[in-house]
Amino acid sequence: MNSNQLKKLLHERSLKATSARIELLTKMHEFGSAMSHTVIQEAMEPIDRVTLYRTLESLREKGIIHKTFQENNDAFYAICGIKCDTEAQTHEHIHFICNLCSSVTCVELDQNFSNYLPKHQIEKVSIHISGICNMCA
Amino acid sequence: MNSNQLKKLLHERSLKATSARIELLTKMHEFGSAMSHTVIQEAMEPIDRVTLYRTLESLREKGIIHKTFQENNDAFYAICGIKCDTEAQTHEHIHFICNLCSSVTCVELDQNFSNYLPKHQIEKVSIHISGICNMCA
DNA sequence: TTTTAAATGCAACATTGTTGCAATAAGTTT
DNA sequence: AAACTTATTGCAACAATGTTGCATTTAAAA
Repeated sequence: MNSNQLKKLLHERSLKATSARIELLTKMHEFGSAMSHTVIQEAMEPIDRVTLYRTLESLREKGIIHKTFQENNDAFYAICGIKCDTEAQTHEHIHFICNLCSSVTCVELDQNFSNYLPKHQIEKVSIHISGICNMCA
Repeated sequence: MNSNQLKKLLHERSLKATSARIELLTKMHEFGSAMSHTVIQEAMEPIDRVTLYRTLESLREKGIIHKTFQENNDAFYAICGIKCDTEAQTHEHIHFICNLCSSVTCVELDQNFSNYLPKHQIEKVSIHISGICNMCA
């Protein structure tokens, strides 16, 4: 995804195409899988800590990225797939973490868990699978 | 598990049976499912923050409790050997965390994810769902 | 180019987690 | 039961992580 496509995407979600957002999304695209907050901060040009928190939050609010999971007090973020919508992140994601190469694969899951949890209001689902990925196997 | 049984368990793992450890394990037993650090702190008699961190860590090191997952910057702990033991389980189960009362519900899941991840070797599956539980709804 | 509203950077603060050390308590020995 | 030994506790101080208010700057609309 090039800079113009990113600008268009941000525009569609009524976010200004600021350099911090463009850079963050570009870096995440290049990286190819979920990145931790720490890794993101190190990968970015020097940026104010607060701005980074707010950048991540604004993109998350608009469904462009999502918080996948937290490991060792470090939150992981990934770019949402096509199915992600702006409304609420009620769609289900599988995050597969390879124990060998540490890559994170994000798979959309077409599965409803409400029958397992009668009368519960489901707001967020996260499925965290670890093992060995197809490349490493 | 009564106080004497807990003392014996701690002894076996070469840990002193201090009041903090006895109280923590008793509270976790009573609670019946995974508790977050915050909930533990609130449930305990006033205890120094540092002591609680170190109590949790010592019990975890010796395999008496384990850290199950992290949600909203809050780590959840469960007593090993009960149903929430993620290490030993053979089939997948769901952890439902209520955003209102912080209770954790464990539900067994009869579902295979391998078709979503072709050629991946699945070693560990954890499913975390958050929302509002049947009691709070 | 001017306008205007969102986004940024800074400072200050709040919360969460860690380390060193003296005081205390658990468990052992006499 | 008292003295001993060592793990554990509590405190203070620190480090890291996350949040808020506000003046300044920037994106993009007029």
